[in-house]
Order: sequence, then C-alpha cells, then structure tokens
Amino acid sequence: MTLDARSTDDTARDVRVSDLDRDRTPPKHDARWTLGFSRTDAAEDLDARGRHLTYGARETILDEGDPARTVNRILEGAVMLSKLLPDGRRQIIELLGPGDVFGITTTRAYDVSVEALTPVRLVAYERSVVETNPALQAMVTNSLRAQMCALHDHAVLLGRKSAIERVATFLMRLVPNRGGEGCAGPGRGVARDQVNVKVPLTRQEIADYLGLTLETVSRAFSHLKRDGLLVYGRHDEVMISNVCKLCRATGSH
Amino acid sequence: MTLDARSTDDTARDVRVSDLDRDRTPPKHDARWTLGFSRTDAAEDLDARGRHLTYGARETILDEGDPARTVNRILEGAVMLSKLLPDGRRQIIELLGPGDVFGITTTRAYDVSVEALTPVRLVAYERSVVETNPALQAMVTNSLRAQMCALHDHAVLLGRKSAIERVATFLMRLVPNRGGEGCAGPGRGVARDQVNVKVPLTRQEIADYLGLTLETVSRAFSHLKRDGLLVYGRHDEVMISNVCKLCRATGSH
DNA sequence: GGCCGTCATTGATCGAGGTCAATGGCTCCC
DNA sequence: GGGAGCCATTGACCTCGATCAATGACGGCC
Repeated sequence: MTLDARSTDDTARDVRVSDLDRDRTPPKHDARWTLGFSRTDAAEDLDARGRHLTYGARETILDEGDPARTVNRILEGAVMLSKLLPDGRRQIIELLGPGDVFGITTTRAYDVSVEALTPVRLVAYERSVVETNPALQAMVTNSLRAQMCALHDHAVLLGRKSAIERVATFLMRLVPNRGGEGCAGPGRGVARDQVNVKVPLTRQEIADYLGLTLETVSRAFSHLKRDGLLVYGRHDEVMISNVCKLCRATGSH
Repeated sequence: MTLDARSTDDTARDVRVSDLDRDRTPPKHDARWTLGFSRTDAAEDLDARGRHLTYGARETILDEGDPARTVNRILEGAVMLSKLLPDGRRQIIELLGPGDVFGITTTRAYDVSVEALTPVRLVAYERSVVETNPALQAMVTNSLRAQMCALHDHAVLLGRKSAIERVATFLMRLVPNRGGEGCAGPGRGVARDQVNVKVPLTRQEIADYLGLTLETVSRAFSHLKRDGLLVYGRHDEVMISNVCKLCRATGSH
C-alpha cells in the first residue's frame, strides 16, 4: 500500500515489511470502494459502530495532549503522527495508510498529533466501544503489531543511518512490493527496473520524519539524482530509475 | 519500575509515562515474590499456560530473524531489544522490564534480537496459545500500547535531541516516579532532590540505545558531572544530585 | 501578463559529534 | 602482588550534517 492509497485493489498481497503496506484487512470498507466485492458482516458491523469522518489534506485530525476519546481507523488516505518538543523541534513519528489505527495510548491523552497528508476518510470509535468489542480489539492489536515493527525499523534509521541512507530508505517505502523480505527483485523480463512514485510530503516534512533538515534532504535528493538513481520532474513526483540500486543504498540490505 | 526490578512492592503507582515503569499488572507471578499477596486465578491460569524460563545477564534470549514461535512476558529483570545493520551498526531499540511483553511481529520471524541486561525470569507462550486466549491477548495489547508510546518518545530523542539531552533523558528514565506527566517534583520537605540509580548498561550499550558513540556518551556524563547534576563512584552507579535540573536538561519539559 | 507566496535548490561556513589514539581504573585470576 | 582483559575517560582532529543566506521554480490570483 503506497501513501496515495491507490491500492484499493486486492491483489499484490505479499510479505514485505514495508510500513505503509500493511492493510492486512484490505481497505474495502465502503460500497464505493469495494469494486463489486461484498464486505463481510463483521466489517459492516464494525463500520456501523464508529463515526465516519473525512478530512482534507493538511488538516489536523487530533492534537498531542487532547483527551484520548476515540480510536481511529483509516479507510482511505494517509496521515502522519508527530510530536513537538517545547522549543518547536518536530519529529514526525510515523506515516500511516488505509487499515492502520491511531489514537491509542496508555494515558488518557493522545501522545502524538495526527495530520492528514492526503484527503482522508476514517472511522472513529469511542474508546469504550473498542474496549468491549473483541473484533475491534483484534484489529487494533494487528495494527499495533505492524506499527511496532515499523517503529523498530525507524529507530534504526534515526539512530544509525546516514542522510543518504535515510532518504533512500524513505523512497523505498513508497515503492510497492519492493525492498521488503522476500523482495522479488525487478521481476522477470523487466527491461528497466524503474518506477514512478508520488511523494506526498514537503521537504520539511520528510526532514522531520527522517531526523534531518530540509536542506540535507534536498541535497540527498540531488545526490541520488546525480548518481542516476533518481530522475524527477514535478518536485512531488520522482522516478526511481534503478530500484535495486536504490534499495542497496538504504544500508538495510 | 526501574531496570533493576527492585519494585516488587506494589506501592508507588502513578501516572508517569516513564517507559520502564509500566507493569500495569504488578509482577507478582511467583510465590517467592508475592510477599504474601495471593495472585488472582487469572494470573495463575496464565502462568500455567506458558513455560517459565530464566536467563543470566548478557544472555541472548532470541535472535532477529529466528522463527517467531513464542510470545514472552517478563516476570523479573530487564532486557534490551536490538537490531543490527548488515555492516554491524547496532541500534538498541527499547529496554523492557517486568510485565512487558516481547516477541511480537507481523512476520513469521522475530524482527529484533533480545538480550538479558540483568538476570531474567520470564514466561514463554506458544503463539497459538496467545492467539486463542483473550486474557493473554489483552495483556499483549496493553504492553504493545505502552511500548508504542515509549517508541514515539524515543523517536523524538533519536531524531531531534542533542547528545546531552539524550543522556539526560536516559538517566531520568532510571529514576522512579519522576519526569513523567504529573511529576510531583522533589516532594514536600525533601532537603536535597537527589537519588542514586544503578545503570545496568555499558557505555557502548547506552550509546547504541541513544544513537551516539560511546565516547560521546562518556563526554556527556562528564559534562553533567562537571555541571553538578551528577556525582558518581562506581561507573555503573550514578548519584543524580539534582533530579529537577536533570529533568530540565532532557529538552522535554 | 506580472506579482507574490511557498517550496526547493545550491553555496559557504560552522560546529556537534564521530573517529582515532593514548591513558586510566577496576576486577579477576594466577 | 602483578599481569591480563575489560571498560571508561580524555584529547586531537576530522567529517557530516546544521546553519545562514541567496537564488530559482512553480502556482495562484489580481
């Protein structure tokens, strides 16, 4: 699942660890998006127990410190979780897509802020509803599991990777079905191992996600371009001209 | 709950976010440690469903990449989760204490290695047992929730904090009941706001946890000592001479 | 079309933290 | 007691990424 949520299709299941590609429960939650498939009764039931909400891109969904009244599940779109230090330094903690759950804490207040990266549709469940519904709990736990693994990877990135490795890792996350365990490689008979990805974050946001400054991110992009791994036109769209080579630049493989 | 697991007592419950202080289910899982309290039937039942194991300090409990057969709950002691990059760079992801659960993944292999920091007692449940037992699942979810919040905080540390702030934050985590939300301050009538903490990690381990080098950690310790926030004798024991001041040096408050 | 605001790129310089290396202190063991 | 093996500390130097600053590219709007 890439950030722009283009995969409302149900194909391309695989075992990659890529953090945004983890809608174990495929995001078919609304008749408009089911493409003729019917949802299970369970899914219908779950949808009915929460409020459906929509947000525009860059809209704040919830704020760090607010009372944690609801648990939210993304149906469509992408959001970012972030935290601020008192002096204004920001860290973007995680990027979430369809199927992911956010708004979980141990305290009674949200521990992160959540902002829409793209237009977002979600279901908001009251905390009490989640606490009494086993199916919802299972869903929450699954998403938590996946987010946990993603955070483990991200800790390695933040603690131990160079600027270029960070940016390469970030870009690889935007490529569906590549870079994870069991990555199939370019595929048979593919002449050029290239792919276009949409980058739905500004340089500043990427920087805050990767623990860098926007200038360093920009320089890393330029560097990768100079080395022939990247080509790009519009600055929110990148063509990765050699996915395998980019993958090797992540430091993870 | 501090790392050395000294708090088998059941007092000192509070609302701090401190990551190692989260044994919501107090670690009274063995007659020797219950100090006369009787466990609930549920706890007895859960204990019976897993294998009890013990490990010595620095012993490897499980390895990144191994098939994820069991889910483990710490009864006593402290462990560290870590990941390695292929070239040997290591990131210590998280420190866990009594009540915490580890060995959860989305894939069929463990995504982190786990090593004992102190002598450890734990219960290992087969994955299938956890999947079919609601009480165990609830426990797992609770621990996941807490670990998630801890990882969010740690991402801020790794992405945005200076070396001194990182070390100060690390040290504050070792102080029970301080530094979290609702921190009571030094307490009434306390003459000197000081406390002794045991540091169960080597400088190299602290460095790998904080995304620094061991030299930088050492220099940060010296710096804090020079500034009068720290006094220490044996290098695995530190006296924090002004907890509030150290807390302010974390950058978080 | 021309102006303005936002975001990205690029260059010059600086500094925090990494790297390399020497020294010190503690513990264990013979 | 003395030596070996860790681990920690400290110093000298260097490098990567941050900071400061100028310029460029794009899009929206009058």
